[in-house]
Amino acid sequence: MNIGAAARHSGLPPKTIRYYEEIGLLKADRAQNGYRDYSGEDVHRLRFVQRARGLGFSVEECRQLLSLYGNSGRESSDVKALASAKLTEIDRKIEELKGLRKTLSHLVASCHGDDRPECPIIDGLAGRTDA
Amino acid sequence: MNIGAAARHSGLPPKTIRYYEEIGLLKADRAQNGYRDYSGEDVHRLRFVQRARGLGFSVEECRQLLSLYGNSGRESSDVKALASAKLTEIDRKIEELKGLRKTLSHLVASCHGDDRPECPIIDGLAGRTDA
DNA sequence: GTAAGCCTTCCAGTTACTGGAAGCTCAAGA
DNA sequence: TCTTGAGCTTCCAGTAACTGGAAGGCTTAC
Repeated sequence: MNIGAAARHSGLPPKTIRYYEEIGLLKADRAQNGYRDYSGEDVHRLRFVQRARGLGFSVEECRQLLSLYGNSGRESSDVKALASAKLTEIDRKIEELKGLRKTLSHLVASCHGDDRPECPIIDGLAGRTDA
Repeated sequence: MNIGAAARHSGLPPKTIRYYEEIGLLKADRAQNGYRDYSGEDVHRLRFVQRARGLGFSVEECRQLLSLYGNSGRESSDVKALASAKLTEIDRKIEELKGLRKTLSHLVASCHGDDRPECPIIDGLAGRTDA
């Protein structure tokens, strides 16, 4: 299977697949004409990475997950630890965004948003507490 | 005021302040010895950017906000529009993370996490629906 | 005078791609 | 058979927003 087909089956752009190969994440065989040649198992791994990336795992984490994926002697606790850490990280990000949201929505709500130059948002960003 | 002092007053590292100058966001006067020289107003602008970045505005958005900040003839609706768009974006990110969280926590919860190789997390990433 | 601590510039690296150019290969149609 | 277009190759450069480090100048205190 050429890279275009592998891209369609995995949901990753060809550029990204080549990039993953360049950084040593996933290598493909080569056909006689020099084209990359993907097996069904290769495509499985590509989809695997595509899903893991979509769930917020970094490329380096995908590298770890891939080695666990292909390792039938793995312990599920290894994978669970990785995933749990990621979950904690996601929770932290959500809380952080909620904090931003709160501050920003206060500022937006207190701004009348008309043609007058007075603007509580600007004042808030400038650190003026009388906003 | 030298860059180190400006850094302490604004909460931005010197490296970042130099970077902002390099990209034309904030320029400083120079003392006779070639050192950057920051006025109180410069420091206000640095803090302004520091706060806006902390609220999730991109550097380019900070550039816009800065020009509105210094523009006494601005309309508060301009600023409100920028901030509202950012708020929407933050909401979208929160929802996206919640979705990730849900999927990942399902996977984590269904994984026994012991020394056996069976792992619903790996299976889930691999697209096996019997996980 | 010399050492520490600041400042300067410049170059390179980070993350995870993405875009584009130059050129080769392959399949189909006139 | 020739050509055209799609798809493939590599390589170089750029993105966002810094960050680290090297090499060297300035300042201040002892």
